[in-house]
Amino acid sequence: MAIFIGTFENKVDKKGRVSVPAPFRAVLAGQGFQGIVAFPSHRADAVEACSMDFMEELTQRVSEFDLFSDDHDNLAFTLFSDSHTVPFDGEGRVVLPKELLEAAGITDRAAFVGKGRTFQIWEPNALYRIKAAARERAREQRLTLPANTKDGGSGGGAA
Amino acid sequence: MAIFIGTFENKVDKKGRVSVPAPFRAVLAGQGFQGIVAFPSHRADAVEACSMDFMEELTQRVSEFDLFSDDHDNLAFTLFSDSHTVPFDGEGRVVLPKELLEAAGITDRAAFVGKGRTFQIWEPNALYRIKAAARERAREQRLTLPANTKDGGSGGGAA
DNA sequence: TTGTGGCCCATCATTTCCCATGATATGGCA
DNA sequence: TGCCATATCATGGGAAATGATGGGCCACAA
Repeated sequence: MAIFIGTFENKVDKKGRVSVPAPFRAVLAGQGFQGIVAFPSHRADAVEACSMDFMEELTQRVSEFDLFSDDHDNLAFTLFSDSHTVPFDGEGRVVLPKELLEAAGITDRAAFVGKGRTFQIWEPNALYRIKAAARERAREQRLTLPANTKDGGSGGGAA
Repeated sequence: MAIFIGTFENKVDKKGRVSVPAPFRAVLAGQGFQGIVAFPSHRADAVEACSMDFMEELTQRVSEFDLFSDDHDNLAFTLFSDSHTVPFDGEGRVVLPKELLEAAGITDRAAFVGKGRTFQIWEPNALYRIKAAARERAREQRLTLPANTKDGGSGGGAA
């Protein structure tokens, strides 16, 4: 499974185009729709994005909520009504809808952040602010790699 | 399962390339992505690294959290946003991102330290300092291996 | 016509690929 | 047991390819 990893900052040109980082394009390559699915994040001032394939998986998952339940309704609403399919141009750039840009406060630069199976697009300064906060949290909570606990229990530590 | 064992010091050339020690490459051989995943250590001045396969395993584990939950968000952020996929060149070298080099204080030499399923990359002097400190601690605390060190299960596996 | 968006091409910096070299370790052979 | 041949590995540098970015042209719609 190819996953989105890393942070990349690119320029938004005056036509509103941004290059999707090549490593991300590599993840998206080979799927049917050549582009991304973008929708507003309801927890952060950022744009959420994923592959069309992943979106279809989500559809599956959403259907596990009771139909017509509040949860289902909210999720479905967020996922589908505010989502945009955004195609690549010949150079692997996208033009993000202005609602999304505005919601995220993005103007002339955009930071792409891998989150595994999805990624986010941030206004760079906003990203670096919350990144610092996340690092802090991680340090405090020892939120390191989820313990594989085995960790060479052999005691090999003694080089 | 092949694991990373041993310490190796290599040169960083003026293009920023470093040979990944051959024994480590051997561990990484045979997996899909020919390269490593590198990210800053938040507990030491070093670069952490692992295989892409290992990273995907972690993704799996992370996905056990509800998508879009706070926990998922934090974990994904910590794991993926500061990570870099670093491919091998034809000779098994990597170019480490300069953020990581700077965070670890690495300039022209890099020390690779096996830690089982992951490994670290240090500025050599920093490594030797903490190694010495660890030895010291071990001596003081008489922190020896459990009595059956004769074969200890792990035995002489090393090369 | 005029504005908007899409497609194509040009450019430039960076990175990756490929080949060469020296050193070291490994195995073979006398 | 000592020496030589060979393979492996770390390292260096030049050339080619990739990626990000900018601008221009064309088509379609208002």
